[in-house]
Amino acid sequence: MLKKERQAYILHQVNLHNKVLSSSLSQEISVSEDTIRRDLQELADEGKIIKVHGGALSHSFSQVYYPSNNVYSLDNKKIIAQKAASLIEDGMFVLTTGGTTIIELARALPPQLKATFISGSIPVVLEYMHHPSIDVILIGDKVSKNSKITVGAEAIAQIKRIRADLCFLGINAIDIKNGITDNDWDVVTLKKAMIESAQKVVCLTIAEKINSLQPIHIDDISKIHTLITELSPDDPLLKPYKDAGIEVL
Amino acid sequence: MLKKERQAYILHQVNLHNKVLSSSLSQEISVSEDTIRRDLQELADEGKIIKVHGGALSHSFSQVYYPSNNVYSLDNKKIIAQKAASLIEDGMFVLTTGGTTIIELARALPPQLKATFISGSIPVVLEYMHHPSIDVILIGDKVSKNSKITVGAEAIAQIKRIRADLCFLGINAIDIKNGITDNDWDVVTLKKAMIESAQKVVCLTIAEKINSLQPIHIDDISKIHTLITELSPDDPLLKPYKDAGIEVL
DNA sequence: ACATTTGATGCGGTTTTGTGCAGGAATTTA
DNA sequence: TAAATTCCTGCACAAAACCGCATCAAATGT
Repeated sequence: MLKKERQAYILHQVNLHNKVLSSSLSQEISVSEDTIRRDLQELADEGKIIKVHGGALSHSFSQVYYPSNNVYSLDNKKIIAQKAASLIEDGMFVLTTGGTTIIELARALPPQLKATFISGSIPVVLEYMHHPSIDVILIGDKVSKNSKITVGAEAIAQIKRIRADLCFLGINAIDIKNGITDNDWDVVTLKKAMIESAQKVVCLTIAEKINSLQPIHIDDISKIHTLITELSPDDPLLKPYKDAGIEVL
Repeated sequence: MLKKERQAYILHQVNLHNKVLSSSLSQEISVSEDTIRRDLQELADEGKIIKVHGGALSHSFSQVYYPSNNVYSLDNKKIIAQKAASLIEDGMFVLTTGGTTIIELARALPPQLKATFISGSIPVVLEYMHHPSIDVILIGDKVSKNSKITVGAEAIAQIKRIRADLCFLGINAIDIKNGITDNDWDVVTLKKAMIESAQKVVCLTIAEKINSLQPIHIDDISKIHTLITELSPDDPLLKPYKDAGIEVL
């Protein structure tokens, strides 16, 4: 069998089944695994397939891009994400909501981190999947089209079964008197459940949302352990929260 | 034998078999391999064949096996998706797997359709979310990074709680004797559960995967109610499946 | 008619390519 | 952490390609 012929066969198999194993290909074509691996390498160099440990994957399958343009206050969110990422340690279970801030957090995770992330937000989970070593648990239920998260009793029940070490909430409004508030009933219910299921609650928000108010109450600030903004912890805007016993980063 | 004559013969052989070897040609025509090689070189320079180490290939060969678009057999999948979409009626509960064929199905859904779709595949759910009027239920559990679907006992349990009207399976291999087979244990388990939870099981596949085999058994042919390919239902390739009592579209 | 040119072919030696194998590094899995 | 795969690197060997050259035959020119 000619080399080109063989490579064509391999490419065909990859496109057909989305995945091939070096070992089975080597048996099918009756050549050594070394040869198969060299073929896969060449095809990968040409961009026709994606080579992975043990075989290869079709390119069309893992080809989803997530442009990060158009995100409001992106740079500030990157700062927040950095601070938040530093709280996560190997082996932790981390609950997260959705939102662009949390997506930035997902991108800021150090590559060697080994932890388990739980979320009901589809864009966030997509971002987690790019990470090489973390485990991802997706909360299932009815999908809310505008917020792109799963909501409902089943989602709540799944969250309640979890005892997470950390909970990162991307929040929409916070003030000393009313605590954290939001404008979507389903989202509020979910966030409440997450707060209950985590040992430590970390709120992420850009400074703009500090001391603002939304219609629906989620929880008092007494439930919050840590507050992260893009500001320095010494910023006077944050002093009241410090005084209320919240760790400010 | 004249040079022109020889080259005509070679060209004929290439077009006939899609492949020739310098060594065998040299024997057939009783000339040295050098001469054959020079002939191949000339034909290749004229663009009539593709010269490779050891012989030559016909041009149609590389056309067949190196499709330019990213999603393999995209047009065929659109045809399949159209046929599948016609089975869905308002108010139905529809279970679906993942895969590019199912994504095409999601895109082919008529805009005014009001039904509920259930899936554990993240790319598929993303596609469903673009639809204006359908409800989407996401199966939650641990996310498998390469297949981009949720897998595990919790996912199975969620599927078991559902009584769906229809189940669309994008399948990787099917044959009369072994039924439907696949190459990923978690995926197999999920598909099994989906088959059990649906009143009607519809398999979607491009014709190329008909009569092929993968390592892990999902279920027998008898569990399938409908088989959809891009071919006409009268195609002889599909006759055995019709004879086995499967509706073929 | 004879010499010269031109093109095609085969041959020997060298270079390149393709393949398998061994051993150690790296990665995955239990 | 240990065991098992898989990967990578260098090496060896065979097959194929390449290069230059000699030969031969047909075509061409004088």
